[in-house]
Amino acid sequence: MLTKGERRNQEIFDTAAHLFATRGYARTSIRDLAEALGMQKSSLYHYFDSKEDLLHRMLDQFMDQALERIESLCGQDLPPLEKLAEFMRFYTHIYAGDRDRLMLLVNDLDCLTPQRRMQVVAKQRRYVAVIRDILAELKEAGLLADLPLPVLVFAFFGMVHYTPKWYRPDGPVSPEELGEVFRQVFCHGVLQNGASKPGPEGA
Amino acid sequence: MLTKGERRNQEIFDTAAHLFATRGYARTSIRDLAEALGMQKSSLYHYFDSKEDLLHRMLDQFMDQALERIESLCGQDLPPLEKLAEFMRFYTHIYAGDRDRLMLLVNDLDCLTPQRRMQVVAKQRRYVAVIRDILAELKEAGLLADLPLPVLVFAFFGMVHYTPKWYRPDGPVSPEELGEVFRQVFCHGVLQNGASKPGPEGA
DNA sequence: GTCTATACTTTGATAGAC
DNA sequence: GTCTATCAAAGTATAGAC
Repeated sequence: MLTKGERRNQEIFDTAAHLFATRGYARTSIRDLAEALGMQKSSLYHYFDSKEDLLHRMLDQFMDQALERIESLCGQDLPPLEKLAEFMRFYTHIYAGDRDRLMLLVNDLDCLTPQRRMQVVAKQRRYVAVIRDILAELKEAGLLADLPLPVLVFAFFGMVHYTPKWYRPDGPVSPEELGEVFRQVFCHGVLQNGASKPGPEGA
Repeated sequence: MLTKGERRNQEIFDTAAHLFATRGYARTSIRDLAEALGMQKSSLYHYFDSKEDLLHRMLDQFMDQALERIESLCGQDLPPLEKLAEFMRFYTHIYAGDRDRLMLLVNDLDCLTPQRRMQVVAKQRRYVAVIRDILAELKEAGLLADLPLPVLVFAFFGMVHYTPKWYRPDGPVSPEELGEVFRQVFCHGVLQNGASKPGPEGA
């Protein structure tokens, strides 16, 4: 249960995320945000120290939430092939459902000062490491096609991180379906012929 | 052969593209650009009408160049499978070699007014149509996996358009290699098992 | 926690001489 | 084609009353 103050705080952050994602962080002024919330711009400084501090808090919180879910999922002791599939479905699902904040992460990370940016990047690296490790494990087992590993990692992130530019969760493809399509394309794409298997259906 | 004036013009546009790509269009001022070029900001307005006009000219010219190459390539009468492979290698190669302008296209298209933006988007749609038609042709022939076509199109664009965030042409992977990896991942990923074939090597 | 009022900086753009 | 000088607008942020 959130207190009244926490709800207001959340409302401000959500509105800011939406505005920043829609019009871009740099082109959205504090005045724009205040207007959207129906309050004075000076009042906003009660909730954050500066515009950049606001952006930083949003991104940092976003990374924490995503990381918690991803790392808990990957702590499970699954065969690497299933782990890969789970990671991709899960990752896509998280991000497809959080369009505003993914947009911020992809577009406006560079608006942070080096120190604040590094703090976020350090957390990003943790889930880059997750998928890199999974792929390395598959390579070890001879299941992976002979392709440069970093390129494969970024091919996947490219697919997912580009989604906010075109994808709408309320369109014909649900976030779950999207994750499944990405899984299928990527798994078939990077695994040795025959190593990828269909989903839980069949026999 | 370029005249002296044309060279100066090109120098200004190239410098602007690099600055905008590196620091973002919105956060790069006309003053920044003037300083980078060693001239006064007012002098720049001899070469364009406004900052937005500058951005628009860069993007529009970029699209024209890319389109010319892509459409000429796809006018050739090739089997759809080879056309797909050629498109992907070619598209990746063009964009991997033109990092600054791809970055602008992906990040800053929304900084244009609706009219100017639509002019660029209309050209974008032409090569979206190219790959959509190729995939539709493959589906018709029963070579494509049963997956939603628009998602496949954007999966590919996602891979390529994300490259400026991480890829360096002078790193261990050449633009040609990158195109080849993307081709392989995507073809294996979206084609029915066995439909994708290796490159020109082999018996 | 929200307001009014304001300080200070940077921005895009123009006028007009050379 | 480049310069000096300048403007009006918009930006972030702060001070201090309630």
